[in-house]
Amino acid sequence: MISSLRGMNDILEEDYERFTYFINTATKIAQNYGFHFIQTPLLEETALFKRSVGESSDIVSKEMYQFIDKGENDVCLRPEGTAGVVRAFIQKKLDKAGGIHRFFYHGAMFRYERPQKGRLRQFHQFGVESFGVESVYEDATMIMMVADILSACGIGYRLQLNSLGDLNCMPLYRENLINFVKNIEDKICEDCVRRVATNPIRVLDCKNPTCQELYKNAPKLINNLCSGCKDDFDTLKKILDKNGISYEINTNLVRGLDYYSKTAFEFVSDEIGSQSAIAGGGRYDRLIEFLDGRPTPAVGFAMGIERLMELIQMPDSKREGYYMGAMDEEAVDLVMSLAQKKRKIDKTTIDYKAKNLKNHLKGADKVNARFCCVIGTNEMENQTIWIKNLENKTEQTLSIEEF
RNA sequence: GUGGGAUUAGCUCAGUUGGUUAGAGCACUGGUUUGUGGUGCCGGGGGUCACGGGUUCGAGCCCCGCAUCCCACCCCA
Repeated sequence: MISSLRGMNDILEEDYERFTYFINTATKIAQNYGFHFIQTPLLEETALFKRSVGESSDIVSKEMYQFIDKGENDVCLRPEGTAGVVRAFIQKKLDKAGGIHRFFYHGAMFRYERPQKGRLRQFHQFGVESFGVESVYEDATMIMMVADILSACGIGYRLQLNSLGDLNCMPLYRENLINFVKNIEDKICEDCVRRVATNPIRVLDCKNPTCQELYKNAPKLINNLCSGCKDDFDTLKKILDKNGISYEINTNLVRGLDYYSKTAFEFVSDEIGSQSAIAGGGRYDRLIEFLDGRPTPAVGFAMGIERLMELIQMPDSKREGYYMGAMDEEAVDLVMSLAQKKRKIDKTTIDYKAKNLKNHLKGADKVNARFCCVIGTNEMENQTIWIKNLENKTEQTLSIEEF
């Protein structure tokens, strides 16, 4: 038997219902916020992710599905969604057009990781990107949109907030932190030594208690923001307060992708194990120019759909459509053609086998139909059809023309 | 990539110190003396015990390997 590749799941039946329900709910909300759908390819030039996500990041350095295609192009399956959207934005010259452009997307992403709960090799994200808005109000809007989507799906969460600073304050802070850590390099864990070289700010959320103790006196970015970043961060907090969004400041919150600056946020759930981040995002004002576009402020987020799946509260399914069956072998053809007509206007399922009424009612109940429609010998004689509404239990007999 | 746990019917799981023909509930399916469901009663089908080796007179059970899932780390949505 051939089975699916490791970390790659089929989505069907109940899972598909939940998946679709989430996409539909999130789509509606994104549209209410004035965002438009964008679809970009699953396959992109590898250089796109090296330059955006960052070569030092784990995603690019060891998790990409990368290969040389038949035209000898270095390509890879997208490991995240933002880079492709930004590439499309620049390629369509929307950066030069100016103005505000707001997009949402959803689709499969690929990372060659070791799978566990809430972490797959092919997984799905719903994401949003906004281009051309410098105001921190847009950052707040992003956060409120995530909150809306999660609430609409009945999902509980905690919101964590941080500011990563910008070109004025981040590099300076980074140097300070590196110096601080270098001084105690012989005492910190192996992972942290590696982090200093790759993504120094990551050392701050090391889980090793010894390291945590040592970092207590480390400089904090939140206290070293330049005035512009500090003002924006204060404004953001004020907006969230006014709109009843509660949050916690997590000075150790770092986005794993290189392109983020200023606002960084993460929505976490305490109910799905260690892969607890269900949505994450922030501002990335520098990314468009990294990818050769005209400098354009941008902010966005992404949600991991598989991680949300088991948290989604689905509304009770309602009875819908028709179930049709024959109680007499000779009525089957008539049922078939009536059902074909009904299908033009509503969901209709047929049982091809002649059965007694009780079995048809059972069948109708099983497919959750609203109406059970049956033709037996009596109905054949009178050219009628018997219909029972399974919700309010009322019954009627209609002529075949009326049906 | 590192460490640990698990794997028996479609699903959730029992399975005694290694000993006849591997069980249950749910699901599926048929019937219920013949026109009223979701909730009665009776029956039926369904397992290479993940896979490959080994030990043994004999393995679902013990040993080795391997795959997948789960947990923690790493990383991230």
